[in-house]
Amino acid sequence: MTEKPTVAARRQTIVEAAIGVFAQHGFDAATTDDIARAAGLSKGGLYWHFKSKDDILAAILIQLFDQELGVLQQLIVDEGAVAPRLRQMVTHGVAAVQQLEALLPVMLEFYALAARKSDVRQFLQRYYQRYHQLLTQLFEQGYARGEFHRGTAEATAITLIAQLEGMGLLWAVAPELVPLVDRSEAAIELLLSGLMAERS
Amino acid sequence: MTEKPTVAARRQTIVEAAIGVFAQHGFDAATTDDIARAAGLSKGGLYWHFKSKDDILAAILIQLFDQELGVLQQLIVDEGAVAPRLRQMVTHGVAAVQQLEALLPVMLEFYALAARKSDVRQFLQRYYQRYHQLLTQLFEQGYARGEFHRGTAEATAITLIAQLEGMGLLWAVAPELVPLVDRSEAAIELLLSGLMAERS
Amino acid sequence: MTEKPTVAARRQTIVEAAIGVFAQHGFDAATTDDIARAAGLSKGGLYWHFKSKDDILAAILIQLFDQELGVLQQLIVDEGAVAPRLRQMVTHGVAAVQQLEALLPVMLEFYALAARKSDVRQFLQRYYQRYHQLLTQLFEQGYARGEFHRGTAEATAITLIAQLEGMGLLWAVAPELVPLVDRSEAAIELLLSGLMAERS
Amino acid sequence: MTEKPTVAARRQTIVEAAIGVFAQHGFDAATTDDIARAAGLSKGGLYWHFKSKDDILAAILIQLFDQELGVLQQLIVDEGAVAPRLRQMVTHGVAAVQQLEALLPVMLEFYALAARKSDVRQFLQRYYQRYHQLLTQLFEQGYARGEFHRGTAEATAITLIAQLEGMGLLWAVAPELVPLVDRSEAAIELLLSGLMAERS
DNA sequence: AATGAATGAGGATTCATTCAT
DNA sequence: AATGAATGAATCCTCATTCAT
Repeated sequence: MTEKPTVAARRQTIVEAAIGVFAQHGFDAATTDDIARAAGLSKGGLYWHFKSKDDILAAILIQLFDQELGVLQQLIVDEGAVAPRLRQMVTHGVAAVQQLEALLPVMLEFYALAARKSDVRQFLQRYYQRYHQLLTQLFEQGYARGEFHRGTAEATAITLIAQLEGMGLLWAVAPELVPLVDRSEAAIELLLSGLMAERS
Repeated sequence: MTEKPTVAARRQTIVEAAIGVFAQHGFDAATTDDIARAAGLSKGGLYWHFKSKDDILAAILIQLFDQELGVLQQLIVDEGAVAPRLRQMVTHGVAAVQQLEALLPVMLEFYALAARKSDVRQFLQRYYQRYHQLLTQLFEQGYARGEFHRGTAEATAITLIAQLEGMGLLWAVAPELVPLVDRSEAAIELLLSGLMAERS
Repeated sequence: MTEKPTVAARRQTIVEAAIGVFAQHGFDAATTDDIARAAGLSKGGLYWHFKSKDDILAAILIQLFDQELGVLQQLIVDEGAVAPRLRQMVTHGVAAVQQLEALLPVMLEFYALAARKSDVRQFLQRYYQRYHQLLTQLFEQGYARGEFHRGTAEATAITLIAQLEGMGLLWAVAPELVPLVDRSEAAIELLLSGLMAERS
Repeated sequence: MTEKPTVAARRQTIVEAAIGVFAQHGFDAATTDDIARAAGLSKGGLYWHFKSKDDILAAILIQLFDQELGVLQQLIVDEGAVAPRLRQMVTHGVAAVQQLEALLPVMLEFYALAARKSDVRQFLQRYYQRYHQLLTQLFEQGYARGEFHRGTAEATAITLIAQLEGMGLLWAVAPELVPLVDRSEAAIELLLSGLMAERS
């Protein structure tokens, strides 16, 4: 029955193949040949679907980051105490990272790429801005509800983002140092207890 | 007067030139020609001092990371309360990052490289291990002195490393989002107030 | 009408071009650029068909030597006196050498290469072994028929091979010294008269 | 006591080192660095003694070939039957080859080089001319004395040279095929018996 | 006499991209 | 939609040669 794949499906196949290849070799060192082979078509075929290597990269970026904010968006509309929602968010994030372990190197690759490809940089910056906005809103609820006492929503949001990204970075580079689950949860607890401490 | 540079000075010149070039183009995309030109040398001369592009990379790695633990080492032998020493460390780190702004992309490049060059990976892992050990010792003093109450030295050390690395990462990718000074200090304050909060 | 050349034809074109280039410059000094140009192809195109310079060399070797034993094989199955068959073989060999004059330097190149490339060496050794085997069989017929009296088939075969190879070598290096036809024939006559002389 | 070596001795050291290096790598692939290292001095030092790589090659050529005709020259002035003198010459040649086994690849290298370096070619041609002249004189004595009946001195000289060179070539390329001593002697005997056979 | 550092012209090979089919 | 063959620019590295010391 193997249906003839649709064009969209083909694109997706290629994107997935490319993620794997970029993870293994890095963007520069990955060859279009590698990608084509991994996707099961010829180089010519590849270029029918994407007009350049950079174009493939863009598709990956969008796929990888653009949908990741959904969870956060949901958490904001939820009601009630903020602390448990943050815990939830971290738990979810950890699960995602563990599931997408293979993608960590690709992420690192993007960060590095951001330094020299302005479109990648812009993309990431926009992503972090939205991420920050959303998280700020969430923290604002916490301060409004009297749950948190120290700092500002904006600053705390940055702190949390940095904490999570840093954890991901460490995990990618030195995984044996970071039993991800425990530490991330320890980190958020520490953060929360800081936030909730009475102003001195 | 232009003294004939010593061999060591030549190497250092090259290393510095290479840092700049890698920062601008990334390791893969940087050419040996770029480096030679930046160092004011012919390509052949470059290869007299280093036997490959990777060899230059290694020299940078060592220089960049291997000496960075000195400050921390000093802080450990100091006496008295731990909290101010941590604040000092962060302040120092922030200053260093700001000064070496140009190096951030190089760092990112290393993280990405770590995913695919095992020698780079090993090097970074060893660095983080030592970093973690030292920081753990420092925190232990805090717990021993009754300054901190929550968490364990080991876990807290990881948390702080992740926080700082994450801040650096964010700054590298989206600097306008992270007024580095304020945020890092806010972050450490939050951490400290969490640590110092009475066990509930 | 210029038909699109088949892949095999392309390879053959390249091999022939390479023979010419190696003859002129020697293997080491010949550049892939030279070969590509001589074959009417881009360097990239060259590498589509062969995966390295050595790979081209191998193709030449096979082509040049592997088919050269055909004549000899035929002579062995023929019937009748051996002496005229040997004369035939020499005549044929001389004709071949004269026709392929341009190849002599390539041959010399192979001999030199044999000293340092073990695969070339092995190839040539196998070639000489088969050559020797076949020629030995032919001489055995001569001894069996009572045509020859002195020496053994094996030793005489070596003698003849050396004689012919030596003649070729001399011709390649000092052609004006060796009017090839006459001398080779004189040589084989001398050999034959020695072989046929009564045991003293 | 290790005396400071004279300039001439230094040159000789270098020549010998170069012979070894050329034998191992071939002329093109051998680097001046290899030679300098083998000779125990720096590249700069090398260039003090020889003005180019080709210059070293020339020195080797002269050393290797130019003195080899001495034996032959002696044999010509000797008196008496020619056959034993020829046997002597072959015996001597075989001994020399066995002793200088390491040089065979260098010789092959020269033959190959002759195809593309006109000075090498000229050198070899002159060598073979003298070789041929001397041998022709020797054979003429044999014909004059009534020892030989077939062929002409000139042609026979070529035949013998080719035979010996061919044997050397075979030995260099496929040594296990050519127990040098026996075969060379068998060859010369065959040649002699051919020469001495009565005209039919 | 000799050295170590430097030069700069290649050379083999790779690779993103194109295009006729 | 897809292929295979081809392009040609770019890249890392090597090496004969030079030269200040």
